[in-house]
Amino acid sequence: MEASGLYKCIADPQRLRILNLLEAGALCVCHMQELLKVPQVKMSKQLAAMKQLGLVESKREGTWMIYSLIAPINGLLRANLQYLRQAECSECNQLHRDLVNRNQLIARIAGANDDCPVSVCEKIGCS
Amino acid sequence: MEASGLYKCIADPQRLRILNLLEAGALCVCHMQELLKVPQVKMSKQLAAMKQLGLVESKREGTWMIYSLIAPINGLLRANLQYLRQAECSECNQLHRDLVNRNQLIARIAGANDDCPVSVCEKIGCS
DNA sequence: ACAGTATATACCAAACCAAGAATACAAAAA
DNA sequence: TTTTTGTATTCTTGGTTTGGTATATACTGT
Repeated sequence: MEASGLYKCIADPQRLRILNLLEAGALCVCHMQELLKVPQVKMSKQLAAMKQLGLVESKREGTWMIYSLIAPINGLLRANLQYLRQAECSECNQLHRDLVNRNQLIARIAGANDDCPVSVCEKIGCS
Repeated sequence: MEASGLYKCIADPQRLRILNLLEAGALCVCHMQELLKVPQVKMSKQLAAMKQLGLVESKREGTWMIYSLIAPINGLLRANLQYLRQAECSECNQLHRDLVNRNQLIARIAGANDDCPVSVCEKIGCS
């Protein structure tokens, strides 16, 4: 992939946040929606765009869709996520908060096991 | 500056090339035009956009305008230029070639000293 | 077969962006 | 004072992107 494509992608803060979340592990669409507080249609379209770009892939698990970064993770993307995590800016803080929220979400799901199908739970690392 | 602004900026290959050139030192508009083979109006507008963003600044030298990166150089920008220089992709190769061409241009100006005003020449490091 | 849930797609309007032509401006040269 | 040179701004036009609503699909459970 050319650099400009990636830059255009992460120039959208929401897409950057999604990629940041996914770098920590796979997630399903509705959980990302919940984490980013974004309407379903928008989330779906942004994921489709990133899939098209070759950044993410999806796997169906029943009616649920699990998204993850395509391995090996794009080097330029990783370099940027790394940089932003260590930097100081409002967007960077948001990325940190997102990761914290992600952990809380996973913990919550692990506790109340009627939250999502076990098969999904396994894939996203909370079983 | 927020990250998304920078990403939107460097998502345009031409702007990325300009920033790459400027990291090696100041340049005047017409030389950048020559290096990137881009029409004057487009170059001027892209420089204006980057100035607005707070990435570059300009200094008048007679009728000439000398552009340079604002110091200290934006960390995220530097990290990306650094990454791209060490990576392998068509855009990265272009950045290398641009730097080579920049050196040739400077050398040529230094030789034929009727190419541009001495005062300009001094600023862009070819005197 | 039916209803429900999770996700995707189609479609449309609004907002935004890029390219080019023409023109303006600022300084230097004649 | 006029011309020339280097650069910036304005305006228009066509293209892309975004956000929302409605609808479709794919699967599950009854």
